[in-house]
Formats: sequence, C-alpha cells, structure tokens
Amino acid sequence: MDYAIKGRASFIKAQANCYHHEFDWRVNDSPSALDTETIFIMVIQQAVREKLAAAIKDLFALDLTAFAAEIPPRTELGDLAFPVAFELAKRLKAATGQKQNPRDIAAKLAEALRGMAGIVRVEIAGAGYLNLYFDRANYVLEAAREDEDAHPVYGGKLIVEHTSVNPNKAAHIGHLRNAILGDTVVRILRQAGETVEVQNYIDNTGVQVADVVVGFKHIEKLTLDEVKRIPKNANNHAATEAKPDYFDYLCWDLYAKVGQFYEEDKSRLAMRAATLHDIESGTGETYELADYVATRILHCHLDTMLRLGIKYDVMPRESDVLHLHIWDKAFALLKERGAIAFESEGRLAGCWVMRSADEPAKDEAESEHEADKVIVRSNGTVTYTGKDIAYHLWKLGQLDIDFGYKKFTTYPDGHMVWITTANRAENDATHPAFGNGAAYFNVIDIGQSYPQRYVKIGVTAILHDGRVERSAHLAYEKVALTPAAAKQLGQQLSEEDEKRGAVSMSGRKGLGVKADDLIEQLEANALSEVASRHPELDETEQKVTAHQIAIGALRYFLLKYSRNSIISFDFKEALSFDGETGPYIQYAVVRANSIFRKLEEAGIDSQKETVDERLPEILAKEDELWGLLYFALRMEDVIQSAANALEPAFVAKWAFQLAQQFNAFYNNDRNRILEEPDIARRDLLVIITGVVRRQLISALTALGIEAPERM
RNA sequence: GGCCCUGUAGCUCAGUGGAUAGAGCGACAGCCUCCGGAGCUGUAGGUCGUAGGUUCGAUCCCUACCAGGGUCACCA
Repeated sequence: MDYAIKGRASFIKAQANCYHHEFDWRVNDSPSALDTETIFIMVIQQAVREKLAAAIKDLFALDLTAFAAEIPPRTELGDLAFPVAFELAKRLKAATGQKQNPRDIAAKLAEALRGMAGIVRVEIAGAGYLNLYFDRANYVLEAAREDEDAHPVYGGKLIVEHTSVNPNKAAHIGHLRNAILGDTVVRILRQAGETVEVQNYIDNTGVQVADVVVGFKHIEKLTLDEVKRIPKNANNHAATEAKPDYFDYLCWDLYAKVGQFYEEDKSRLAMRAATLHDIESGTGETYELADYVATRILHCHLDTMLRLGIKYDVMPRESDVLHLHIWDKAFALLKERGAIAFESEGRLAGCWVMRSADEPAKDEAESEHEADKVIVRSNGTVTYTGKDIAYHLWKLGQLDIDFGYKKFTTYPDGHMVWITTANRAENDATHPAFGNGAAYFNVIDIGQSYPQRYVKIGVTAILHDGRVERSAHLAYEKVALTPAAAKQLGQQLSEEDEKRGAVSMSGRKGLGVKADDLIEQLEANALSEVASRHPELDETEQKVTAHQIAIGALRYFLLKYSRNSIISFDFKEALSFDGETGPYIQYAVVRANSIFRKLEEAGIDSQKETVDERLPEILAKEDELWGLLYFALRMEDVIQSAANALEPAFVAKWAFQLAQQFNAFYNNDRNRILEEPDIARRDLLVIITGVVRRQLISALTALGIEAPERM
C-alpha cells in the first residue's frame, strides 16, 4: 500500500498549544515566568504525560503531574524520555518506607504506555529511564505536508516598544541591538500566534536633542533656514536610495563637539537649560529648530532601520505627552491612589516621590543611597520616570485621553507609520486604534532596570489586573567594543580598558560603530563574494543578494547572544560570513534550493502525493536521517519557547544547529539525492531536504533574515 | 554599603536536577573523479570561580566566600 500524505494527525494538532497554560507570561503573572523551563516540548508530550499521570495514580496511588520530559542525547536511546521513575522511587519511599527499584517502577509505567498512538516502542534504560520511540514513518508523512493552517490567536494586542533612539545623532551598533532584538521578538510573537503593535517612542524634548540644537546655534551659528539647507550628502557620504540623508552623521560629530564645548567652559551649560526651556514652550525659533532636527533625524533612523527590515506602527512623541497634558491625568491618578507622596521637608522637600514598596518611610540621613524616587521635581517638572508611567498607563488604556495621529511615512510595501500630534487640527481620523493593549514589553537596556522598576510600581498602583503583571521590561545587555575595535575607531585606550577587554561606546564622545557604516561595509564585502561566485547575475541581482547576506550576517550576529550577555563588538567577528553566522544558515537553504533546481532539470517529481511503502523500513534503519528530520520538526516548539521567554537567541541557535546538521547530511556520500538508485530512499531524502529547507526559511523569517535563491 | 547580572575549552559563547558537558573562532591533520568548499571530517584543549549544604544523583537548586560588571540623580 501507499502511505498517503495527509494532514497533521489530530493528536498533534490538539496538543500543539497545551503548554501555553503552564508557565508562560501569557497566563503566569510573575516576571520570573520569563524564564523558560524547557526548550523542546514535543507535540505528543502532553498526551503521554496525562497517560503517565493516570498510571501513576492507578498503580501507586500518588498524585504526580509535574514531571520532566527530555530528549535523549542519542537517537538510539529513543525520541522522548521520562526520568519520572527516579522521582517516584523517592515519593514511594517517603510514603511507604519501602525502597523500590526505579527500573521496576519504570517497567510498570511502560506497560501503561503500550499501544499509544504514534508510539511504537517503550523501553527501560539506564537506571530507570522510560524511553519512548515514535512511529517514524508517521512523522515523515506529516512533515512532508506544508501546514497551511492558520496559527491560533491568543489574547489581545500586545504592545512592543523598541528602538526609541534619541533623535539627535546617527544610530550605532548598540541601538541596533535594541531594534533588532525588539523587531525579532515581534516577529517571533506573531509567528507564535500573537497580535502585536510596534511602538517607537521619540524623546524629542530631552537633553540630547537640546545639545545638538546648542551646537547648531552656538557653535555652528546657523539659523533654522540654514540648517534646513544642509545637504543630504553630509560628511562625504553620498546619499543613496537606501540611505537618502546623512544628516544624522553630521549631528553625530556635532554632538561630540558640544560635549567639548561644555568641557571648555562649564558656564555654557546655561545654554542647554535655556534651550530645554524653549523646546518645552512649544513655540519660537529654537523650538522649531529642535523640531526640525529631531524630525529629520527620525527620518534618517527609519531609513536605517528599514535597511534591516524593521518597521513600526506608531511613534508617540514626548512633546505630545507634555502638550496634551497626558501626564496631568496620570499625576491625578497617582495622587488619588496614594502611590506618590509630597515631601514637605528634608533633602527632597518640594518633590513628589514614590517609595519602593518594601521600605517603610525612614529617614535616610546616614545613607547616601536608597533615596525615594522623585517623580515630580521641586520646580514642578516631571522626571523621566513620571512621564514613562503616564505613557505606560496610556499603553494599557488607563487614561481617558488619546493622542492625535498623523501619517509619518509609508514603507515601500504600503505599510504606514503614524506619529502622534498634539495639534487636534492635524489629527487624521482614519488612523487605526493605537494603545489600549493587553500587555506591553519594553525593549530597554538592562542599565535602566532601576527606573523601570518604579514605572511598574506606579502602573501597578493604578491598574491591578493581569495586564500589568504580564507586562515586562524586556532587558538586554549592552554592546561594548573590544579594545581592538576601539583602536580601529581611533580611540586611545587606558590600561584599564585593555585589561577589562571592553570599551563602552559613548555618543557624547562620538565613540561607536555607526549602523550604516557597518551595513555598508558588510554589503561591500558580500558583494565582492557574490560577484566572484556569480558573474552571470546582473548587477542588480548581485546587489540584492549581497544586501540579504549583509543583513543576515548583522542580524544573526546581534541575535545569537542571549539577552543578558554583553556583546563585545569585534570587526573581524561581525564581518564574518563563516562559522556560526547568518550566511552559514542562508547557505544551507541555497544548497537545498540548488538540489530542487537539479531535480527539476532531471525531470524528477519532488512534490509526490504518495511515497513508497518501503519507507518505514528504510527509516527504521537510518538513525541519521530520522535524527535530522526529528530535529527539523522541533521548530514550532522552539518558536513557542522563544515567545514565552522573549528570547530570540533560542531561534538563532536552533536554526544554526539545523543548518549544521543539514550540511553534514549533505556532505555524506550516502545521501547523494540525484544519484540515489533506490527510488524509495530517494523520495525520503527529497522529503527531508524539503522539510529542512521549509523550516530553515521559516526560522530565518522569524529572525528577520531573507534566504536568497542563490548566493 | 544595598540590590541585580556574570564566572563553563586559549578566545567568544550555548547548555541541563539525570545517560559520554557542546558550538563557533583560533591551532594542528585531512577532504574537490562527489547535488555549490560561505562547506565537511578528524586531533588537541574542561577540577563547569572556591568551599560547604540539599538530593539516589548538582555544572544546574540553597548558603557563604572570591573575581568581574551594572545600578542605587530633582539625567534620560
């Protein structure tokens, strides 16, 4: 008989999402739920668990429902293992005082699992492992079919805020980590079935923008009109379609100059204060200059991010938070709930402060630290933390006030980015509904954990439901420069820097790797490779491919490290296309593409509706083939785990491992598809190649990386 | 000083309450009569920071200590 290639077996579909209710942020309300408990949660695991739990209750009169499952280290040990007999032996001893051999316990449990759908063998191994062997052929048939089913959709709209770069200078590699991390989390969440709104918060009224304005006014002595006339090809960079304006580069240098300017004469800091004041007033030439500079740089940033495939839905501006008095609403609520208190005496006299939850009010005369968090300064202005509380209350729909919105730009694919406005006349009534999400995730570097903690305390004081509990500061470590990289950028290093092996980037000093510089270097390197390998392609195709490779290398480089690992930026490593890199994974896809092209040229049908009846017997003998396929099929679980943990590195690591296994498969002389004499075996190799390619492309898509047809 | 993070191969990093702790880079030795060498195979390289504790079992959990980093603004 032929094995028809059917849809996914129902038991798989039924179980695919069961674990969402166990330990993820979608339900669990503790921030520690962000820690994932296991990466590979197999599709039939839950069914087996239930059966085991029932058997345990039946045979030993014990209620044991939470026990570990694991994937054995070697294929011959089976496909899924339960070390539950060890735990049971302990429990039984405690309950009855009698010692029981884990192997005996496992044997009894094994009986209960015999005959389960999809499981062909149950064995006891080692000191008492319960090892399950799946029906391989069944899996292959399911895998071969492209699953067109829509993903389930969970809960409400999630709001992910990322990028949020100060609009006063060019974005650097550190900003890229934020944006790429955030963008990838968005992609993973969407692939995991969530609805996501992407926000990019624009601090256009802060010190950083003010400093550049000081630079234009007091160092360069330029008027608004003169600044507007600054050409787009600043700093000897010719504007291109991908990067139409290098104004942000010019500001990068100017910002560093302003730092010096203040150094030379501290009294010049008065210029900053005056500028800040003018900006907040919302009128006048200085305000207009600041608005122009911030807006023009914001366009530069969006162009830079678009090169990496990063897009946004809406960009709330700090100036609008101020001018619409959104803070006032939050302020009233905070006072009403007693979340903040007015200090009438002491160091913080005249301020509204928030106390950390665990500390009762105590005079901290002897301690220079641990002051309460100031929300409103004694001069009546709001701190960043206060503004952020207001912003987050708006994100969760807790303030009965909304921004006005106007169109900012339209991406080439038609998607539109909106920006807030405080001018009601500018409000475009056709805007989508923004804010009022079911939870938010803020991609902000780990250095801001302390103020973020107070933001959460403030929001919690006003909103008690699970939405706040599920929301989180999505923290990540910084990108530092290796001493070698810092030297390449012309930085003098202290002995300490050398010893520590890392140098912090500094916008104020102008020390850092600019995002566009890196992209351009990567593209140039990739282009020379592509041109030498594929001289037959026309220039446009070569450039498109080179771009895909460059972005693959860059995104993967910033995603392969887990969030709380500091990335030491090294040019050689970041510019590499070999080893554990994005291009390595892209190359595996390209090889698979090449095989399918050759199959077509040879007139071999690679889309068969049926496969040979000898497939089960072939598969039973070939552990390597099964192992590769089994690994490829874990993607759904990896995506879900990454979504639960908000950790893109899980997907990056898995994709690399799959590519690695595919390359080993590809290089094995036994697996030469075009020359395989046994048609049944060839069909199997074709199926495996197809599944691996599909899964790799899907994983790369989640990482925001495109796979070229050839490279 | 308080709180948080980190310590795994020469370097950069994964990883797990369980079966032989992994990868990339670097080093060394191989592989193009073979679907693409951005590749593959092999070798060398580890007291998983130290010391206790819990456990049948700890690199993983707990405690202390050591080392490094971050943070504790009327900055954002």
